[in-house]
Amino acid sequence: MATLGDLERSIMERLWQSDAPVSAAELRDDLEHKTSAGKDLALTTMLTVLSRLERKGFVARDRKVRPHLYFAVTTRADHTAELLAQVLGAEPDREAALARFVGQVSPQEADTLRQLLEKRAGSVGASAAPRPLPAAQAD
Amino acid sequence: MATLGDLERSIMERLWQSDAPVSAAELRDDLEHKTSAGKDLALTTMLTVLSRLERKGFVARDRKVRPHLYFAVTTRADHTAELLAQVLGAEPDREAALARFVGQVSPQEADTLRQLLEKRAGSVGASAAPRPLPAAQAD
DNA sequence: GAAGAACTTCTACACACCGTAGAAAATCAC
DNA sequence: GTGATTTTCTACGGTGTGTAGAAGTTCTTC
Repeated sequence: MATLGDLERSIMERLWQSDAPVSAAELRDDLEHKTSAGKDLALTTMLTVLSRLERKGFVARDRKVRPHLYFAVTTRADHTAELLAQVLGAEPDREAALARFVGQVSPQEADTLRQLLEKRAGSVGASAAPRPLPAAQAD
Repeated sequence: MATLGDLERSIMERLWQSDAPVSAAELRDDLEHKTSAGKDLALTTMLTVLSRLERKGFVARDRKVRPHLYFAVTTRADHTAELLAQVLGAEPDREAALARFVGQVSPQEADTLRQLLEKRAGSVGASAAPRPLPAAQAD
């Protein structure tokens, strides 16, 4: 997956925040982003970056309306999940990496993960589980 | 954390594979990396990239020996874990992202995660766990 | 349907990062 | 000290990103 520059990221951040499509002008007004000289960004700057984001597959736009309206193609959570999968996919020893990862997340996150994994169910079981779970309420 | 270019990544890959420090020449010979013209890379190319990796904090070197010997500062698994934490750290709604993530990993990985979380123990418990674990052998 | 306004695309530039390596400097062996 | 080995310095081309003006397109309104 392509990476994002600072301005690109700001824009995505804003687009992810609301699912209502927004125009380039609206976007520029919402963003804090100023040019190094402290001025607001030019509209064409927005449009250029939005085009690039479109080319990269991060945003799409409604071309039927006149000021084109832009929106994020995926949700932010999906994007993050993709990134996580990508990082993990490049790792030969996933178990080791996951072990380090699990060892460094907060207790709250650990709990969240436990619950999510439980909900997910579908345990393979065979892969050296310490013991076969007392009574997995698969439901 | 700084990102890695292709050559930089190849070098890190090699350094992560063995914990014995290696010289730039050794590195060049081990790597498949050829220049676009099919030739081996120049030694100075290796040295330049290794210096950049050093500046970025990815590698260190033993300067006491004459061909300097280079080695990775962290393990690969740690690096990946850091990346995972970084990606997750930038996400406002971690639970949602983790949910998507958990929903897309393989069953094997899900099992791995379950086991790791079990080993980790230290459940916070209060946060709406369906039930308080039968008899967590925390040992 | 022509003219002007609103909007988008095209083109461009500066800067940073990365692959690439020669020139110059430092260090070591003898 | 001189030559060989090794490292650092400097540099260049390609690419990605922030930035925006110029040029083109489309819409509205008379």
